[in-house]
Amino acid sequence: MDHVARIQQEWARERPDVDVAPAGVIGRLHRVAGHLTERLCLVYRRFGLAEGEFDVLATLRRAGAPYERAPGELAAHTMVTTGAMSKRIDRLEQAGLVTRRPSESDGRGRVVALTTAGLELIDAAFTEHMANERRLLDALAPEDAERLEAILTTWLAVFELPVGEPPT
Amino acid sequence: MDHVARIQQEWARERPDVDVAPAGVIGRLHRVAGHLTERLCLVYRRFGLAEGEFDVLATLRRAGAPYERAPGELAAHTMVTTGAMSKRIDRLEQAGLVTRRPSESDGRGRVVALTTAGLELIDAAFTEHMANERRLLDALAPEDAERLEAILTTWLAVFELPVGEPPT
DNA sequence: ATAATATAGCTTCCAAGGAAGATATATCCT
DNA sequence: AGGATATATCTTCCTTGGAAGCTATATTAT
Repeated sequence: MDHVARIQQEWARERPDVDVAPAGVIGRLHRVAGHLTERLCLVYRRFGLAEGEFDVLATLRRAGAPYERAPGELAAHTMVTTGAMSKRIDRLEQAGLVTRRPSESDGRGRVVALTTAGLELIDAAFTEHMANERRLLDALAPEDAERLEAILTTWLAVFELPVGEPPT
Repeated sequence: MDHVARIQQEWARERPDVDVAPAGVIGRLHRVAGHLTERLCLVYRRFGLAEGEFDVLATLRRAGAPYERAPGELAAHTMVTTGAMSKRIDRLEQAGLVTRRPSESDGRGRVVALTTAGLELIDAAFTEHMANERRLLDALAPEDAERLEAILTTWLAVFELPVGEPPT
């Protein structure tokens, strides 16, 4: 019996009037997510990065040469506010991993770009990161992993629009 | 195509040497978890609580009368440090929802207990919270929800010992 | 053309939690 | 019994991100 099952048991005793079955999914999902985050952060830290900083570098890297994005784009891609993104960029700029310059196409805007050092670092870090994710996922049987991906894809679609659709 | 699939596509173009399949699960799991947290926090806020504070009150409630626990126990149950727990208890004590007194059985320890107001609040909040979780989970077909729970249970066991087992 | 409204990105204030450290007590070893 | 070590809880310092606010620019409405 795991921790979540114990919790459900206790609620059944204390509040038998309440349906606590959903906690079996949502509680475990949050706990797994927390553990995964801990494990992922171990690799980030080996490259001197926090989770948020890794996200920024990775987003710039997968944008392809010249590895540039506007701060607002970066914020939208990584689910944080523009304020938090500004601070992440500050930190990465300070570390010499990105540069920031005014945008040519929008007088209000900025362009954030990977430096050579930033590109080298994220390439190495990403390789390790994905190996880490592979190890974590391999704790599941392949058919479980497949089914999990399918179910999560369905559930995620409840919260997010497909990419490329206009908002309704 | 969802955001995670787009990300995988971009990595396939930029780093075809790296296996990015695990991101299909881990990326989506984190995004779903983030969305669930947002939705859950809406209900907490209706009762004037933050996520951490709700967790503490709920843990005390399900302990059963007299709704008491030591701070260290609370910290272990809710996956935060004792420092963070101390501050949560501070906030709840300030709000008149819990009391803190020296422990009778350990001179170093404290006992945290629900007040009458705390008990009333968490009973109401928990009912709404579980209805919220039920609504969120009902976005999935029942057989998907069942399979998801089974898979998450398997995966969680990789990270956590069963309850009641001594550490090896 | 001009005014009203919206937006991009940064700054400041605030909140929450981690890490390190401090004090008092409990437990273990000799 | 006394000293060494471990533990419970709180406090302080630091980090990160959200919310609110600000300035400059862009877009929309008249």
